[in-house]
Amino acid sequence: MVRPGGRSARVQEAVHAAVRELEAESGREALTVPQIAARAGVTPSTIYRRWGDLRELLSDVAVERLRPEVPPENRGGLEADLEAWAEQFLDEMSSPPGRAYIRDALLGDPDGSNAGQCSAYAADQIDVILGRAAERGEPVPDVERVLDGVVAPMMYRILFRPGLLDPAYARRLVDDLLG
Amino acid sequence: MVRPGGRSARVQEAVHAAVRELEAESGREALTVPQIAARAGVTPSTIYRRWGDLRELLSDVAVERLRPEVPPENRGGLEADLEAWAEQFLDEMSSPPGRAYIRDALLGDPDGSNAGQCSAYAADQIDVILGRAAERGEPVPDVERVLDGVVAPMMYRILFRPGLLDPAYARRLVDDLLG
DNA sequence: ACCTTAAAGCAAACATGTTGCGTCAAGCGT
DNA sequence: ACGCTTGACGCAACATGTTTGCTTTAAGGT
Repeated sequence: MVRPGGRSARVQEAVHAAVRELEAESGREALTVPQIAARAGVTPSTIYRRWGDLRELLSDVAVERLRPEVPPENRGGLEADLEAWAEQFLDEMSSPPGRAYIRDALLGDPDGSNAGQCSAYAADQIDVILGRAAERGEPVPDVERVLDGVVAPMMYRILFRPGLLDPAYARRLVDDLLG
Repeated sequence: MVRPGGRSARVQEAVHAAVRELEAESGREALTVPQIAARAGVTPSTIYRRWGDLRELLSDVAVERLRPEVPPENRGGLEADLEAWAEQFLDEMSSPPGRAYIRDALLGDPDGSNAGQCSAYAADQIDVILGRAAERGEPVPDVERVLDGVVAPMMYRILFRPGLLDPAYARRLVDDLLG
């Protein structure tokens, strides 16, 4: 049972904070459960019991970091909005830390919802953009089409073809979709 | 130095075989380095020194299993060829073992070439299909377009949106691309 | 046949992951 | 407000996995 505001919640936050701190200090590869536990002021067994293993914990933390913090910028038109969003998305996700978070998010339980959350965040952002365009009376594509035509190709390159990324790629995908 | 045909090669093959056997017998999650080493008749330290850790080893093995064994079926026309290939690809890759291999392949060294190989295999298969179509005089899209329009969306769903897959999806992607 | 050297074996030191059991505190009923 | 119930945590012993220095083996070159 997770009791919000209680000890459980404090421990969870302390552990997540410890992961973020140690990741920043010593790098992604150096993380170990005992180290994280020590920094968070808990015993390793607490972490093992709650998360199972390091992968699940990192997956948890990664998903939090992938959550967008602000709604997508409003530039006044569907194409401009989508292009700006896609460019920023590609930029953030293709950076070394961005890629690490994506990989971590994919690592958790295959049937867990972490990877799904990741996609849902993107879908939400796109939904906002499309909603605004619809209010303006512009013709809008389906969210699914944007995921297939813009998000998926960018993710595919990030994951499977490192090094083949330039900022114009995001714009090209949006243009192809809307044109 | 890797001496083909020498002891190194024998050890590598023994270890890979051990991974495949144990994976089939005891399941993906139960694999450990000492267990694999015992089955392969080598010491754990050999595996650690050659591959670094279990992830790299599994990544290696996974890439091998993802290599297509036969050229894509020839059905006499570009659209039919691509549809058949995409459908089979989706079917294989979205199965539980297929997804496990993809995840393993992605897990290796981020700057290693394992994930890239994975994409290269698909590109090769597509290249064969497009080459045959070109010989027939059909107009053919770029390999890149097929990767972006067909492979990437399928992979995206497999990785990030489990459960949203039906066989017709592959055909729809091909139709949208060629139509 | 003899060197050279990369790779493998071995074993001990080390770190990490696991588990049983006692304790603690959050939420709940009285 | 008080005590009860129950999940989560700490602790410590244990099991398992990982790393490392050194030795031995065998492939390939001379």
